[in-house]
Amino acid sequence: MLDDDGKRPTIYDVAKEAGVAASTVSRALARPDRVNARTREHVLAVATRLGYRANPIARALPSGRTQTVALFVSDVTNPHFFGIIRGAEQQTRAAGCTLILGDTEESPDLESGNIERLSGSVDGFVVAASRMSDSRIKELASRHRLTLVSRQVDGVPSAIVDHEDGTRQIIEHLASLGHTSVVYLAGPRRSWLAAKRWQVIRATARQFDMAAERLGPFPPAVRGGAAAADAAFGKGATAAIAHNDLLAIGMLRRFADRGVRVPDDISVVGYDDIFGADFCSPSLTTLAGQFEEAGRIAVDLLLGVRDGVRRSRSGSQVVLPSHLEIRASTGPAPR
Amino acid sequence: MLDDDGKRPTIYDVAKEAGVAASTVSRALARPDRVNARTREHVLAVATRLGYRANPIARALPSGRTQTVALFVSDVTNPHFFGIIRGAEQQTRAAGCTLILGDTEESPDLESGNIERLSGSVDGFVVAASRMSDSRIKELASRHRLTLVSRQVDGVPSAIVDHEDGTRQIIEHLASLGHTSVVYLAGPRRSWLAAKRWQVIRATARQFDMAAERLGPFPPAVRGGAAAADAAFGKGATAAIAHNDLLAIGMLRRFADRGVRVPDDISVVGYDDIFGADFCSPSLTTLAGQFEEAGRIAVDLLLGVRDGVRRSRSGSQVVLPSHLEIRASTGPAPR
DNA sequence: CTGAAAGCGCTAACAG
DNA sequence: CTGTTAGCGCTTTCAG
Repeated sequence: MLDDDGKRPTIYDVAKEAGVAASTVSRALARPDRVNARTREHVLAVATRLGYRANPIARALPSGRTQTVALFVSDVTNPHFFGIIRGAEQQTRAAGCTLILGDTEESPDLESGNIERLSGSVDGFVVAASRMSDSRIKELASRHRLTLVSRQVDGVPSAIVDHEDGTRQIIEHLASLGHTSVVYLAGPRRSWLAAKRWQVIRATARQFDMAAERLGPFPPAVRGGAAAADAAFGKGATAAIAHNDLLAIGMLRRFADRGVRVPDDISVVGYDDIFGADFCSPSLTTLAGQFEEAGRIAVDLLLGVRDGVRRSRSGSQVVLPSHLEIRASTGPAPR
Repeated sequence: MLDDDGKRPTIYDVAKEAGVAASTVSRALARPDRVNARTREHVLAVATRLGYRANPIARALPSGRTQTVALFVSDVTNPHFFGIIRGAEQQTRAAGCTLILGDTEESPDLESGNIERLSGSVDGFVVAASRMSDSRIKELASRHRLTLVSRQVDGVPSAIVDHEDGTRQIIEHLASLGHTSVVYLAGPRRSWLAAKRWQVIRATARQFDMAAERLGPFPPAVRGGAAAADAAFGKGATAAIAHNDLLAIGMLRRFADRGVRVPDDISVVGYDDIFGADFCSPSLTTLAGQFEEAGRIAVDLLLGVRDGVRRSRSGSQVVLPSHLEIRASTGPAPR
């Protein structure tokens, strides 16, 4: 063995051992069809015998491709992202690549900072629930490969779970239970989703002759629930739509502490159907969507594997269906 | 501007523009003290003007250091890992490095396979809740930088949350409630933790004159809870310790469905104090620990920032304290 | 089909 | 203190 000097064997070691040129080894490995079958097999045999493993760094230098994609989420501990993370991880691995995960802590600056920092070590970026402005996203997308999850920006490929029809389902559900007004407990000011949801809630409520009011913003976490619950209760609301399940669960707890009965005194609806939404008490009515699929699609779009359901000059914007998971936190309006 | 040919500027572009040699640029950037203050500032100014950004790949090739660490968890969607992931992410970033996250799907082969695959693109590995055998871990640790979370192996640095004293707290709690026997709903056969927990449960129960029995294994997920609950109930147990909170929560649901009252008919205890343990119904008594800190420490140990609390010839094995979070799922033994 | 040779962008001796 | 000169390991023309 020529190379037990402690370092791992390179193509040169393999080449020398196999009695061929390094470039032949390279080809045998990367473009097997461009090499004589006999030599290819010989080279491959020697490579395995020597325990040769390609150095990904060295391979990335000339080509510029790192076989790596980065996923940024605004908060790794938010269960909302689990499905997205898992889907992205699976699809990345399926494509023979590696996923890098970053937490941007709800900060637009950390998002763009991380993108700049990793540009060069990564083939592309998937940004979930971006807090950046449309213009900043466009600018970054023009200089880097970039796709979005739970966010739509003109010209940038994205995968989102439908919120328009989903929100309509929520309002319809509440209306059918006799509610005549609804409050929306808003998420962060920077959240695109929060803005969108409120738009649709207001528009749809009007169609159903329901009054709609927005309160907040509240931190999209369980701890935000106390203030949200108090605000909703203070307004005398009979139906509350929380920006997400975390907030909704926090509200349920606050209501329980204050002796407010759910759904007898007030109905509560969330978004996302996160882990826990089915076993909190009462179990939470919430809008469920295929977030895992969204993660997968975002990676596909990034890697160019998939063209997108609707492809237009503005890029591929995939919208996944959502459905209302009706549980115990919603009921007839109190009279 | 010399370099708006679409590619990003290199040190050569900066060097030419600044009228110095490339190596001077390299030094000005990496070892500012080895360069005349005047030239350094000039070079730096030119670099910023040109929008120069170091290419991490190119930098990694000669040095072999990628400023990247990989974290493997056995299941990204298991809330147990959230704290660990977050802690590791924070500490990695604090060290100026990047975290790669991998899901090994409870498979020892995927663990070692991924380690081999990423070796070379990564400075080291943190493996959480490894399913590999001690010998395989030792072997890998001898060839790669590697630290462990929630697992101890001789000679390999690790951070775990105490289970010995914690388990004693659980048994003591149950004994004080008058329970005279306990069943342990075991986790996966390959799980080191599952084995350890059972050892300690059995030993401690004996000290308290309690009978102890192990049932299972069960999948450490909510869906495993039904079978676990039925098994525990079938044995006529008055107190059940689940391998983790996921399993415990699944059990609570099954008991609710079957009309078994918790804690009146049976007490349930979990491990980890995951998201949801405080709002399931009844809320879950569980052993809480500083998993975020464990993630941080594992990264520190890997990067050599920290020496470990107990350093021995066998490496640094850090044990973090745990405490019993007593909630509503445990109560006096039925008479 | 295969070999020689020129880089990819940066670091690190080694001279000056 | 700064410039020159080799590489790091692999890919990729370009000849042969």
